[in-house]
Amino acid sequence: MYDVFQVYLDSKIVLSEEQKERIRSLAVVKKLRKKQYLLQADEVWKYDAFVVKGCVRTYSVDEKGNEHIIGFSIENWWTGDRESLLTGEPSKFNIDAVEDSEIVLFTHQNFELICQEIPAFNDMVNAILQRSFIVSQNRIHATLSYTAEEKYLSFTKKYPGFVSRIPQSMIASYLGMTPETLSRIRTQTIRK
Amino acid sequence: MYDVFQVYLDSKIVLSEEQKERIRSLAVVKKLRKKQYLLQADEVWKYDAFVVKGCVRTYSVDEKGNEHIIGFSIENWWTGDRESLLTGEPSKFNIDAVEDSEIVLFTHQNFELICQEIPAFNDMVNAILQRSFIVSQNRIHATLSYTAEEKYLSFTKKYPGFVSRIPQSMIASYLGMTPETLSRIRTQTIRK
DNA sequence: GGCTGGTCTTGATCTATATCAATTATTTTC
DNA sequence: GAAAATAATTGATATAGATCAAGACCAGCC
Repeated sequence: MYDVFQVYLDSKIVLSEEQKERIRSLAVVKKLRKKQYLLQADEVWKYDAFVVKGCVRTYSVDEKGNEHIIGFSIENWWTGDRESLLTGEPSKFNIDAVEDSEIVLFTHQNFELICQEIPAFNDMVNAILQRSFIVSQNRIHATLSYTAEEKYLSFTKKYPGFVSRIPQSMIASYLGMTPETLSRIRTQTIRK
Repeated sequence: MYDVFQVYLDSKIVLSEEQKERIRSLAVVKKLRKKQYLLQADEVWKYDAFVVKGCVRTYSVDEKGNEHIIGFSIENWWTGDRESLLTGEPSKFNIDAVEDSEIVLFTHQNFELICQEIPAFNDMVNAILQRSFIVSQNRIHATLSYTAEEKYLSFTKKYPGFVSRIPQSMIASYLGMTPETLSRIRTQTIRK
């Protein structure tokens, strides 16, 4: 399953065989059963993690026990809590598997080593970070500007693959509405 | 007023006199009167911009004419539309001055030149990007998890300086509520 | 120092979405 | 493949926050 990550790397940057081997030697592949945690709130996150199979979600749980989903990561996406990683503070988020999943993990120390040794890798990481920031900004924009229905429509348009494999109640949580509201929106929208 | 930027740089990285001179030679300082645009929707954003004085806001306007504020940038913050910069697409945002302001501007070409010539500068930029991403994630978290009152309280706690200098109606827009709602929240909260 | 245009407040109502509850689908599990 | 668990739908009601409409406050400006 590491291959998926290799293919991803090859699509982004050119590496020598030694470099590929170096990166591979520092990676650990972790299998997650559905619902299994990759990170629990109050733990410190210390990795850089890439999803090679399946899907994980990042979410917080409020005092009332309601879950709020910050994001999903499927194959070929990164996951983790960068704030906890950067600050060393315990995370306020949980990350768990929506489906049986496999994750390529680097300790952050090893990851930084790779970034130092391979400038192209470092550039790639920064490009990802920049795109992640843009995606977040767009999500903030959508949250502020859209009605519940518009949020759902733009979500399905932007992430068509997610709709079929992620439970509707989780999509509702991601969009900041209740499952009931999303259900009603869907029947209304189909009718049109 | 360029000095403010120089002080900022000195606080982040160590530069030789020649490097400082080089950076300065590529910068343009732009003055903005209150309400003046730095960027209008449908234009392409092509700069890297640092606020040395005053305050600007980034916002979109929906079909009904409602403004939705994505963010504020005061002294020592960066501003601009990174999506438009990256993709070359016209921006969906406006940026204008909340107060009379001064901005240090680099064309993105020149900015990338600096990044290439001065690795420490490049690292600084990436660190900022990473922090911007984390801030966005936290804002998404707040939007999903908090009530209107909690949003306001966490805003005042996080950005105490903003409350006094930014019109309340703009803060309301930033928090995703109407000015009336924010006004009521404030009187209620004070009463406690 | 009295206009003038904007901003903030306050009140009365309205509405989108939440909540609660029951019913029906759909998975999962043994 | 039946039973149990989980998820989605549907209906009735509640509510946070929006909208609409005045009035109060306040700052810049001639």
